[in-house]
Amino acid sequence: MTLSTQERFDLITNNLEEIIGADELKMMLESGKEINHYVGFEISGKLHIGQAVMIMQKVKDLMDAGIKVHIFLADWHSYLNDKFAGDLVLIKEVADGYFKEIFKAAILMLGGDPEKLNFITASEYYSSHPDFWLTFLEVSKNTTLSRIERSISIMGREEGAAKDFGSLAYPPMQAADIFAMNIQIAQGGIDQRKIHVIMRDTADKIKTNAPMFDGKRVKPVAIHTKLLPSLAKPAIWPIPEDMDKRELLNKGKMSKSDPNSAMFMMDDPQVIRKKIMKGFCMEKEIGYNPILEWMDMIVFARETGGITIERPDEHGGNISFADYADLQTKFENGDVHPIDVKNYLADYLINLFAPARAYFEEPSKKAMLERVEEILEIISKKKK
RNA sequence: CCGGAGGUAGUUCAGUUGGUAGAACGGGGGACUGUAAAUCCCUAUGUCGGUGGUUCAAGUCCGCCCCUCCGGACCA
Repeated sequence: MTLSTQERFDLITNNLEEIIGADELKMMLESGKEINHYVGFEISGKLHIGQAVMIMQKVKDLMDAGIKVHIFLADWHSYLNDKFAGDLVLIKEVADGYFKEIFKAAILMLGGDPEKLNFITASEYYSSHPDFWLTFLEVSKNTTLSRIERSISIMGREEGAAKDFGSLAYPPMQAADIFAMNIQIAQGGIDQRKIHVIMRDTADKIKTNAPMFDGKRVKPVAIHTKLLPSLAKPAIWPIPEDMDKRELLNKGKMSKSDPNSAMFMMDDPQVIRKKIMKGFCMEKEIGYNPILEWMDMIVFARETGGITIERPDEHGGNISFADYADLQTKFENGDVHPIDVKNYLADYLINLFAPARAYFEEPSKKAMLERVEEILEIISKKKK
């Protein structure tokens, strides 16, 4: 089964929030040469649903499109961002074992081949490629402090919050990662946009590890997936007429640090159900409705043939939807109730995650999971 | 390095002349809705930055230390 260039392009770009450099991508696909992709992750104890589904589904699409995919384990970046209380030894331990397995589990549940995932650990890459640091300096030299500062909100910090100088090294590191590893497609959530733009802007100026493809200088392409909104009630409700819904969704993106707004791939089924049930969902309201957004971004993105919600006759019996627009119409009319949708979504996620949970039933993997829980326990005590 | 202002609940802060630590928001639980939200009840918060001292008694007074913010100084 060989795909046409157009089919490959469509696989890579479907369901994206945006692509920067579509022309470069087409050109590279035309060449038929191997294309390297990467997506970076800070090391954490859990994979949240945005990473597990939105990011990894795109990795699976890329895999299907014949792109060489890389998962970049950003251990030093995690240290800069105070993950695991800034304990590099613990970060490294988790990165080397458990964290790789959790990505294999994620790609497996999405129907991909774990063998096709290539892992690169930041610290190891840096020590074997010392010229990375010259690239890092070149990126730094070719951008400005104010752009770095503006790009830094991706680290999940509030603006104005105390930041150390090391955190400023983060964006140029991330840009330099892409050049040093000879990446043609850099993937991230739309929150990574500012850093990727810095990367693209400096791409022409880099001398060491200049981005080359097929003998030519080509700016790496940035692809950005959508962010799942928080299920909590928005800060402002009702929403004023003149407010940009997209801005609001962005503001309400899930935060890993707030356990109530985030859902994790390895959450117990009953926890998943509870989190969905707690979600803000106004009856007949389609203007701002995070539950419906999840249906769109998760369910309809995958179920292109439509879905059927099963429900007892007393609540109207089973009801089918051809696509998301159909769901919106019927929801707005009141043909389908929030609980119907929530039940469906909860079941859907529980089933979707089931293979990943099963993957960790295997004794050696279970031991890793328990060890990570132990580490997280140590960290929370350490913080106190 | 000097000066100023700070450090109290998850967050923003209040805390009288020293006398058992508070509010709001957020969190948790319940009522009401076929969900959630809104509304109404109920509820838990904590090494008061650390340490030594004065005192019957210290968040509060004193000494030392740590950290944050602002300004100044230094700039061969």
